Amino acid sequence: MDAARAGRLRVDGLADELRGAGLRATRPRLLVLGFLREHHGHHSAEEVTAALTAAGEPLLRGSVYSVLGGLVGAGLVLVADTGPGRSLYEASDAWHHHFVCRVCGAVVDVPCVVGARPCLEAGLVGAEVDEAQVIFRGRCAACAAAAG
Amino acid sequence: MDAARAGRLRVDGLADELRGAGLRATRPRLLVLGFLREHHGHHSAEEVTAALTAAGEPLLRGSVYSVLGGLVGAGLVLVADTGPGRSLYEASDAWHHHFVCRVCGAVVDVPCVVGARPCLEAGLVGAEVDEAQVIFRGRCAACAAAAG
DNA sequence: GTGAGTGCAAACGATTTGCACGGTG
DNA sequence: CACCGTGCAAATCGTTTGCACTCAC
Repeated sequence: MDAARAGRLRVDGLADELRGAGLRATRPRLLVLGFLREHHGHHSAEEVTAALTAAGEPLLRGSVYSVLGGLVGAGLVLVADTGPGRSLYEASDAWHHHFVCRVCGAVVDVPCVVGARPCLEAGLVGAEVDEAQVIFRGRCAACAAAAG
Repeated sequence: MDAARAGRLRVDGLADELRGAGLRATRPRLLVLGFLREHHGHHSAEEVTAALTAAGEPLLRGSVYSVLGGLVGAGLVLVADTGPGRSLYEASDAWHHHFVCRVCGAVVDVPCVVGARPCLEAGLVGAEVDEAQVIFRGRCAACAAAAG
């Protein structure tokens, strides 16, 4: 769409989604959420900032962090801590795990096949678990092949 | 080479363990590993530094990070990223998961009942997985009870 | 003796904070 | 109109780095 190019990214139903989640439909939130919806994958706060700024929608890093924090809190965006100072954000419907390659740093989605309940029931009594984040680490297929 | 030289902390067989792992048995390493062995639970680098310094064994933060990194690499210490800039270290034999309370920040060990293999086989082909880190988040039993 | 490992301080990068303004509801 | 959320820059925090020296082997 030409509208998207002129600085107005795909934002159609996003405003209602935000309001439905209890958040005001502000421009930064629409931009960030729209960006994550359009660009599937994992993005750092820095990446989001740079991409939107490059798209003619300058946002400050501080604001992006604030916006992302709000979206995560509202459940519209998922965050994965793939290491110290490496928070990656993504807009996804289904929760999944992440594999991080030690060599190239690539982050790969891993569908969740086994629920975490068995472990939880064994170890936690009376706790309310909102979320389970699973990070696998190792060498990805490409790096393993390259290393022999 | 007298093993009793490292002072009041329990250091008995630690030197041999370090050497067995391919690391030199230096004083900082003995102190850090000894501390983690004596104080079961999860400790930040800052905590380790403060505790050893308070015990009359001053170590620099930089050195502690270096030592911890070495111990983790040697497999003598486990590290859990419980959030951005929240690396917690512990000396433990068996790998386990972690539950982090959103309210009080408490970190609870969760025994590992189900292996992660099912998810991996579904999502990753050709990759070599060294490690799986699982972080549960929610409200711990105490905080859930306190909140009603 | 030799090199790994440490002490040390300073750099670094990710994330957070405080306050005043602007836009949303 | 009231208030939430943003712009902005600077502060904060955990972690890493570079170099000279020391100690374990």
